[in-house]
Amino acid sequence: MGQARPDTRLKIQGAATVLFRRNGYSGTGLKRIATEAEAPFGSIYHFFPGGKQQLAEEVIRTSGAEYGQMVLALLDSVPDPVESVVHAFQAAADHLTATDYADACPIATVALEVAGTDEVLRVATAEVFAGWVGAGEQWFARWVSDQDAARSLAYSMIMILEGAFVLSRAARDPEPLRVAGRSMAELLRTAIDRAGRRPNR
Amino acid sequence: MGQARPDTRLKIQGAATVLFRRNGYSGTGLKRIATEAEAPFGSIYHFFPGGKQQLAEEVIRTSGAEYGQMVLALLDSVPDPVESVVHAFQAAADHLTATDYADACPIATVALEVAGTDEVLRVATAEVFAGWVGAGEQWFARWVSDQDAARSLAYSMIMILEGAFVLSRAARDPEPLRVAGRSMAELLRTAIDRAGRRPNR
DNA sequence: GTCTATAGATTGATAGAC
DNA sequence: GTCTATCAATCTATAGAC
Repeated sequence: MGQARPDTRLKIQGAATVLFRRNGYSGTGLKRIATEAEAPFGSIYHFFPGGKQQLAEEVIRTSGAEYGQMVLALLDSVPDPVESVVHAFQAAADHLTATDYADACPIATVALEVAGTDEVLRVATAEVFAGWVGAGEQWFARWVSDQDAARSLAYSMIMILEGAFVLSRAARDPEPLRVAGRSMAELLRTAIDRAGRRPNR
Repeated sequence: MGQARPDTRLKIQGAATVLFRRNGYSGTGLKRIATEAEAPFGSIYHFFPGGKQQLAEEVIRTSGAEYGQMVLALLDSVPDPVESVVHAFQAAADHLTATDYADACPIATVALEVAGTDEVLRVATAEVFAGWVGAGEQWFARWVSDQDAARSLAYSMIMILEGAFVLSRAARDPEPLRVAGRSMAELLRTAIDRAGRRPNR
């Protein structure tokens, strides 16, 4: 009676998002996804006729977009940009330790796995990253007038964050993420200083 | 006659190194490794009684150490440290494109895959990264007297390199690696400047 | 030590009853 | 739309002939 209508399709996508993020693409079986989603196995192919690939593509695009928005919202929650960067990396570190080093980037593991083996999924990950770079570029452009510099900062923040996730998860230690935050703050400070001294590079 | 004695064990380890690097741990089957190594399947368990895990652990430690030494040699091939960093990232970009975006970091994909699922392999990747950080710290300490600053630079270089590999492989574009090189050079320049102005932080 | 055959579990995917 | 049964392939791992 009035059960919350959990929506099988969403439950499957949600379980797949968690499992792909934590165990990767090859490391996650459809059977496990169905079990974790408390959904019948056949429902996967009912809602995702393209099978594992289609499910993964939707997971990549959806969770990628959500994660990008989450990070942007985090950056906007602190007024000073340099402090904001440090705060965002600290928040990532806190979340990582709070989830026992499970929840880092939602798509990085899959991105590395499929880069050379599945063209559809590779393009999906590339487009997610491109979206992040574009959004980050706009954010940094608020503090750095030179568009090229803003774009480089966006690239660098995403890259050092991804690398920090790799090292922090491997070592089960949040320290790499904190170091990454300080380095990124340093880069931003330098860019802002330079813009002040000689506008437009 | 006098055939080069290719050493079955080495052939297996070599094939596994290539396949783990390109397709990941879960994505690489032992059958495929045996085929690629032109070795009988049973030889894998003869030389690696611990099975896939033991083989992977040896691959992680060996290829990790080799890669670290290779990068250090690359850094030492250019006298000026800032130029050297840019040069090293450019070399990584060249190698990546030359191998059709297959050969990036030898252990990053596996590191992310096993971080939450295989404690033995997680520790192996963590120790490889720790070795890189230590070696990098010593290298940067030649130009930056503050040991903490040298350590942060080593961390940052490894992290931004790893992140750049993720983005470059996903986009099939060497540009992220070049941006990463410039950012890392910028960080080093700043650290050297600061050390000059106020020694020991 | 080399190599084959195969066990036993699990994979992605499909068919078809309900 | 839901769910079960099953297929063919592949996985890791082992047994045992040579």
